[in-house]
Amino acid sequence: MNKPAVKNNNGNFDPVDAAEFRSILNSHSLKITKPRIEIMKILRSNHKPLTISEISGRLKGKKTDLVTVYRTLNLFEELGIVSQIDFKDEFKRYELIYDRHHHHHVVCRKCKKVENVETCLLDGIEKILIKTGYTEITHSLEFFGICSSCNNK
Amino acid sequence: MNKPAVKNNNGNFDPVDAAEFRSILNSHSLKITKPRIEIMKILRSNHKPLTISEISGRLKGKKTDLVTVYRTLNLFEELGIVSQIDFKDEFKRYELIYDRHHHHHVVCRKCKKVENVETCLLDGIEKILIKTGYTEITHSLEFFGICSSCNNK
DNA sequence: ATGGATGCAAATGATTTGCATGAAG
DNA sequence: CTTCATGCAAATCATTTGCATCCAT
Repeated sequence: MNKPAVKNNNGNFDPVDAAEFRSILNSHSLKITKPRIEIMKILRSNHKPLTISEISGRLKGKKTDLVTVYRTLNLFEELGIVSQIDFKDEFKRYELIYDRHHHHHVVCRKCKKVENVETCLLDGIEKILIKTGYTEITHSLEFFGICSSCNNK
Repeated sequence: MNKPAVKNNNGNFDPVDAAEFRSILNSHSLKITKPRIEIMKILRSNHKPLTISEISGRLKGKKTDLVTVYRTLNLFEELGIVSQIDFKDEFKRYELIYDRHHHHHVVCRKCKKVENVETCLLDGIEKILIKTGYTEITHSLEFFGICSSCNNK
């Protein structure tokens, strides 16, 4: 996926992404439903990993059951649409998978602020793994620290 | 697995580590108990992150309650003795923290085999973060892929 | 002696499952 | 109209907590 991570401000899909989303679901005889579309929009309009309850809280109208949110994220994960991110607290977080190779995260251990870290240094390591015989390589990388504003208090 | 009672090199502390372990606990007015020592030995004689139930299963005699294992690992984490590792399945894993900067892991998505990855490339990224004002930086890095033996089946 | 540690039982909280109803193709 | 998705209630499973007892210092 080499699509620019451009989104418009209301969280809607651009036509290309909408088509791709539909075709993934279609190819698995899965249905395009309101909860799935809404959750996809929420993921797409946020550039940090979100917990289940954050996603649930952002659903307008609040009519969507928590269970549906769980089921939808599990489904998206199986379909390769989202990736699960671990910040070493009690919550699982999810983000769109095409961001995975573009940035990682720094999490302040005090205020929990999340910032992105841009890097391509890992390509070297992946090449080594390929030589070892690994295929379909992915990785997950998170940094933790105390941010400058917490340090200044 | 092997569980010789007292004499096995494999699970025993060398004098230095034993002293360090004791002094960490002492400095917090914590007690040096059999479960804590046993769990420390298990962590020390394994070079991969272990789940709670793996640790529990390796405790000889099986007299130690699961609750104690949980409490001990949480304590060790607070004390900075172990680090929690996430392999994107349902289990938390723990490993001794002084391994953290020496290697990371590749996990085969099929057979779940764990291998180590040696690298220092991340030092560059940490330096950038330090310039941004972060302190006390740590990171967690895991790779996932399909290993060569799984690929050959 | 005494404060911390353990074991057991019970509670908690996130996530999952069963089933009847509702909506998408 | 057929299949898959949703909501609700109830179940599950890992992890935590309360409390009486036990043990290291």
